[in-house]
Amino acid sequence: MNSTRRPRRSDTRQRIQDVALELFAEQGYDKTSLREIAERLGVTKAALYYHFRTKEDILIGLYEDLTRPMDELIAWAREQPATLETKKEILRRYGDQLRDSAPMFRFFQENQAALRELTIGVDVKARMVTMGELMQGENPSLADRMRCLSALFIMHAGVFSLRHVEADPEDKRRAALEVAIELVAAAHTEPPH
Amino acid sequence: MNSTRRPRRSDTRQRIQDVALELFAEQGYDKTSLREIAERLGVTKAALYYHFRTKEDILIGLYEDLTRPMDELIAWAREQPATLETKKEILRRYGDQLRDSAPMFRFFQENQAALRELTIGVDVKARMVTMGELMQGENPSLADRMRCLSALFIMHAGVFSLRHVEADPEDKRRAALEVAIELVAAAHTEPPH
Amino acid sequence: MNSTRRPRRSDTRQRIQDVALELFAEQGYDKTSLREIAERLGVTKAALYYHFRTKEDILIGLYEDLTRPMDELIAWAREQPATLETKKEILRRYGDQLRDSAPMFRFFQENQAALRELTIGVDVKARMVTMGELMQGENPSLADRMRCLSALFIMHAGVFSLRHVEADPEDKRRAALEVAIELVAAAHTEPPH
Amino acid sequence: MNSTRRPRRSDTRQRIQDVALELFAEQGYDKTSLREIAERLGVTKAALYYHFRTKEDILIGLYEDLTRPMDELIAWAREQPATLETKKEILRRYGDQLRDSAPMFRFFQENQAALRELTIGVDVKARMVTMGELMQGENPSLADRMRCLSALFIMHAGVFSLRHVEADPEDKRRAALEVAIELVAAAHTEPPH
DNA sequence: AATGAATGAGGCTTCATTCAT
DNA sequence: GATGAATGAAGCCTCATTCAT
Repeated sequence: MNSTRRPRRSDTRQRIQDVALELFAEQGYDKTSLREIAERLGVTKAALYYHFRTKEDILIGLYEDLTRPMDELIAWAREQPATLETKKEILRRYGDQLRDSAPMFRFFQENQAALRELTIGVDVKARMVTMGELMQGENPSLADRMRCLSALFIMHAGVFSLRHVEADPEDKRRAALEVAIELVAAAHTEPPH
Repeated sequence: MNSTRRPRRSDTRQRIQDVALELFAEQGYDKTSLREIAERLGVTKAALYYHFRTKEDILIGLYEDLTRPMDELIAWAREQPATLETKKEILRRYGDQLRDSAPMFRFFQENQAALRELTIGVDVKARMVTMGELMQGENPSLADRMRCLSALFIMHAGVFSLRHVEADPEDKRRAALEVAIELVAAAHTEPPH
Repeated sequence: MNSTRRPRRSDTRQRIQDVALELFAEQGYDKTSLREIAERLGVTKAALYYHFRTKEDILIGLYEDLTRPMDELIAWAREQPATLETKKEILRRYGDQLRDSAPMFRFFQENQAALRELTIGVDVKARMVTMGELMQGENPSLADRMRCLSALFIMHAGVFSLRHVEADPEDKRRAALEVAIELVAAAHTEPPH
Repeated sequence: MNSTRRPRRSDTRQRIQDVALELFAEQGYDKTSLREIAERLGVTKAALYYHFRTKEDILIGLYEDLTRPMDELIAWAREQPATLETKKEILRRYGDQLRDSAPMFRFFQENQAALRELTIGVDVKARMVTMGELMQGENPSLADRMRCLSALFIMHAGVFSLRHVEADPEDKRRAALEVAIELVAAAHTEPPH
């Protein structure tokens, strides 16, 4: 009887971020104006500036929401033994993130050019590369590197690029995971113990 | 008489397209203004309008340069028997296109959001999907569809996403092709004769 | 009981005025925003509105601090006989004010255009003119009027415009006073007794 | 039958500068918006941007118009022998400039604070100081420096600060020149030949 | 005595586009 | 084959100010 009362401690900030993501994902970052965001929210543009210093700042908030879990996953992965089972688990967890933050992932993927020149280095791909490396063994061949990186790309494809395929999203996700695991397994060599 | 029969559409037209691609790829479509293009070319903005009706028209020219070979490859592929050898050849040819038009591919990949709302449907991905389908057998499983589509993604990755890997670009390309073929092969079943 | 009888208008009020003067003098009136003042003070903008009705009100406070002593000096001067000794004393006292309120004088001098259209007539120059007149004799020649007015300008110059001259500020002030007195003396004719 | 035909080679550029000076002088630089300038000219804001890159650029044009003659005068003065007659001539010429560019001088004087932070160092006062130095002898006393600098201030005062005095502007100018010459003469010592 | 949240007005600037020459 | 001049729409952002708490 408090938490749902009325706009608490800036519920607005969150709403701005939600609407922004929605529009950014729909139309692209550059094509989305603050006017639109404000209108859809029923506030004035100036209100946005009370909560965020710039348009870019809104984006940065979203970016951090996306990369925080990725970075946590990376940190966790670094502490695990480089077994195949670990790698599978990484892929599984990555798949979960992908599912939970699909619109955000899609947005960052489709707006790479628009985001490149931002003051903060928005670089989701760098994290994918890092993750790919976590799945390689020692001195991997070029082909193995490709396999590991591709495993991740495939999982993205499973969520975004099979939209035209009529099938249960969960099934697609699982199929992607399956292929990804195949690839990582092919590149795997048991670490020296 | 010139090297080509009809008075080839002025040289400037081509130069505009070249510079435009350069800038579009560098900074993104939305962030690149006609002023910039004109400046880098040493002409006025108005001059651009002599050669192209709109900014979008410049893009369309580029789009056609990219899709013409793709469409030709697709047409060719449709006429071939669906053997594994055919599929390998498709991948090889696709790889060549990817190499020859790398900046263009990259541009369309990184600007998906910006291009989505254009009056012409700029849809490179649709062609990738079509190509993926050409590599599937009859009634493919979800996983096989994934494999075939991913084969193509991997080839992109080989050109664009391994920039951080110090290695000969040709080697990377070959490694990508190798993995792509693996995937397509895994999904392949000899067609009924 | 406090050091002053009535509960002195809160300390914050004074601090606002101090900070405002500092910033107004540094950057100009128009370029200084209430946000900046509030930030440097560590309070919110809204707090300023508890103490002042408008931005202009802050300025008016400063203006009064500046003109009160000037007006007192003018009033005092009017009651004295128009002897040369009186005039010297006026210059001396004016010099003291100039020294004690240097930032304020400078601010009003450098922001004349910005302050011109304010609802209260901010007119420091009018007071200088009045003072200049107090130093003229009866029916002064144009040149004598110039001399008297200039005497005052020179004293300003002694404080503000010789910043590039490395010398003790007090010395500069004294030199300015000396020249000012010369000028007033040159314009002086002993009043009829 | 050509020079007065119709808007020649960008007559507009000059008109923008004229109107801008008018408004800048009237209301101050900060308070004058490009909208106002455009409106008074009967063009759109965007038209201003065809002729000037920024608002500041308009100002810089005016600034250069003001300082070019000052710098020429300074250069000329440096080549003359430092006789009293030379100094008088400098003051005379300075007076002419002051008369011819009165609005501009006034504007830069009354907007010092607003102009201080511009990217180009708008510094008219520095030139006055330089001129003052040209009128000093060797090793001038502080008081003599004051006299020479003040001579220039007085001439400004003669043009701007005696507006309340009903008298022919030319007479005022002459009176100011007279007093200025007095001061410079008092500071003068014949240079060693 | 002061804050958090918001507004309306308006600022400067950039853009794609047009058109007479 | 191209320029010079201009426009209308829109963008991001900042400001002084208000008001409920």
